[in-house]
Amino acid sequence: MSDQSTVFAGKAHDHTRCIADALAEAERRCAERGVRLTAQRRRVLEILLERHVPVGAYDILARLADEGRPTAPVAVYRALDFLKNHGLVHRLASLNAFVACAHPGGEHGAQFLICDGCHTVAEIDHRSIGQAVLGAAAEVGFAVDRPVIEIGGLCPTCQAPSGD
Amino acid sequence: MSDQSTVFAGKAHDHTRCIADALAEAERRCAERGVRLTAQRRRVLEILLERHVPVGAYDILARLADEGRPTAPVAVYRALDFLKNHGLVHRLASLNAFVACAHPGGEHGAQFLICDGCHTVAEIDHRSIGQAVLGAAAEVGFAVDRPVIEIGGLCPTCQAPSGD
DNA sequence: ATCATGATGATACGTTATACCATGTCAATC
DNA sequence: GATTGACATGGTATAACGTATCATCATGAT
Repeated sequence: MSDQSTVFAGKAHDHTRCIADALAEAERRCAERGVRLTAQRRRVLEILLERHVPVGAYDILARLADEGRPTAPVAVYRALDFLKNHGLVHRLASLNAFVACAHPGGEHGAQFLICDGCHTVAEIDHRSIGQAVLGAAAEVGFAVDRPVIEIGGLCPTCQAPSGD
Repeated sequence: MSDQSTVFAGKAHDHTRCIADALAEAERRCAERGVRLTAQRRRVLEILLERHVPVGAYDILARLADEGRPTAPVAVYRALDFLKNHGLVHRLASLNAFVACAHPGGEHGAQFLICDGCHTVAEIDHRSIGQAVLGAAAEVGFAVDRPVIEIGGLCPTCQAPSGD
């Protein structure tokens, strides 16, 4: 299994590297699939990669405007759709917001741990959760297609009493 | 465990009874808590109880208007908030819609199987899913507070080939 | 150079949800 | 029975999120 134990160990992870790797992987996937990671799409992905925190479409919009690239909502949603279709970002239904994919390898299941304190999101792919869902569905003859698993709570840092 | 194997066995369940029981339970809970299940709140709950299908706030709004009770959005949201706070309805984040709670007993975990064909929603509370989520969270020191588990797919009926 | 395809621009609109302040209802008390 | 306080509702406006439609532009293949 991957380094899931470090998802919330913010200090331990080289985020500059994390971003560079993700962009390189995005380039690679797009090339492989014969689709174009245009400047606009790339910029949206970069904004999402800055932090492991979900960002709303209209926040992205505001960022682009600040950067002197006024953009219509529809353009942002188009970029997000593209990135989502190619497995580069995820939409969090419970927040109406988007996060860059943490491990854009092949298709993977994904569950999200969302900290209500610092808003950091950890993307995991935990076998036991996927299996439990499939098992429960199988019991009632339900064919799973689109699992949405988003767990709100507190990350280790935000659980620490503030003034201790 | 309860009759979870029948959640999708639409024919097998006496829905008139299902509604009556749910309303009685709602009355009971409100009395117990000293809060009021007013006509408006009750009507919203009844609309949600009609079918095991999620209904958008604005659909409820339209229903109320059709019935000659023109209502502002805010009133519907207030009723839904009340019902949600007292465990009588659930909000499905992935659909921006609401369903009546299928077993409004004490506090319970809940996972939803949402059929993309007929839109029927089965609410289950499957121990293995809850435990898998808690286990995965514990591995990274995450304190679960607000699990959102909404599984899209096809119910047994909608999996059957149509013209076979 | 032309052309087909896909990307972007621009305007408008639809849907979902909340902020704000005023008014109404009900039950307990005086 | 009038007063009061808590809760419920009404009404307007607006915020936040998302899509439809049609025109124009860029890119790569012929």
